[in-house]
Amino acid sequence: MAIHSNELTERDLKLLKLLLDFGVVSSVQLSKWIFPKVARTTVLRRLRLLEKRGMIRKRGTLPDATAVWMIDQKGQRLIAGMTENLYFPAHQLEHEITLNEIRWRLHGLGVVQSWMNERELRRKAPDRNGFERENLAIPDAVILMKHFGRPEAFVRMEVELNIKSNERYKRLFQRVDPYSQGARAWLWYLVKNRSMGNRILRYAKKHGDYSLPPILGFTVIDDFLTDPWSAEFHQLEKATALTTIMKLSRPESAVKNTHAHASAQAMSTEGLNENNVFAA
DNA sequence: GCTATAACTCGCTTGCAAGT
DNA sequence: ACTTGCAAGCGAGTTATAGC
Repeated sequence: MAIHSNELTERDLKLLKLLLDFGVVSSVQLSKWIFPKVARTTVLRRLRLLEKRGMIRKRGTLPDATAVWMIDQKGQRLIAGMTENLYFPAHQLEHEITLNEIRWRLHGLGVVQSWMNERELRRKAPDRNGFERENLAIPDAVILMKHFGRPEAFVRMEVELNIKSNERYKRLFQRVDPYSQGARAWLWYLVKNRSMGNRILRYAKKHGDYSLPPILGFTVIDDFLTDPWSAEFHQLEKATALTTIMKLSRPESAVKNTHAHASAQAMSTEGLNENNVFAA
């Protein structure tokens, strides 16, 4: 493992791939996912080194001062063979970091077949006139799940940390969405608390076009992150365990282990999609 | 109440000794 | 030669306290 100082390690490459795929990732997340069992000081030192070499860049900080990183020009050229202007608004960093956490957890559960983030969705959105484009309701992610209510289900995911105005929900549920995949698509809100989710459900019922209904429901973010096995998928008239929706059976080993450990294990054994960063 | 300042918190950085 | 972890310290933000 003798590595000359200006060479990149396997771990560095894994980190760069993760940043390219996820967009922005916090120091804490990089610590958990790329540097398990490595002291935080060492992690931060490595990040600074990669920053100095133009591989990564500090994008900003979270309210608790945790740094948030993105890939820089050199890193992009190395991993993607091209550069692209990546833009992550400062006020959305917390949202992105939360979305990452949910995504990582879902991958860890082995339920994700493929994941398309908002950036990719926008890029592939039909480029008609400006109005159409602006009027598309692009979700935070479109996920092809192994099972979600039925096998091979498309799920549009929205992570909602702050409740939007009633007017915005009204417009949102009336909009055309080219990614709805017809009547069989699910719309899954991950919300801060129950009252937020209920309000969204009520507005969807009031303003949505239910002649072609997406199957709409929400899960409370903290419930899902602390224990996915006891989290629920809330709909207007009922709540179903996520384990039922996703056909998930709790592995014996995961009961004893910490969540981080459990996800890391699942991650390394579960072969995931394309150019994935999850492969060991 | 209001303001000034001390005490504390938290993520990050740095120096140093030890490990590979 | 380079990486790692510990301990101490820094800076910015927050909370507690003292004096008016």
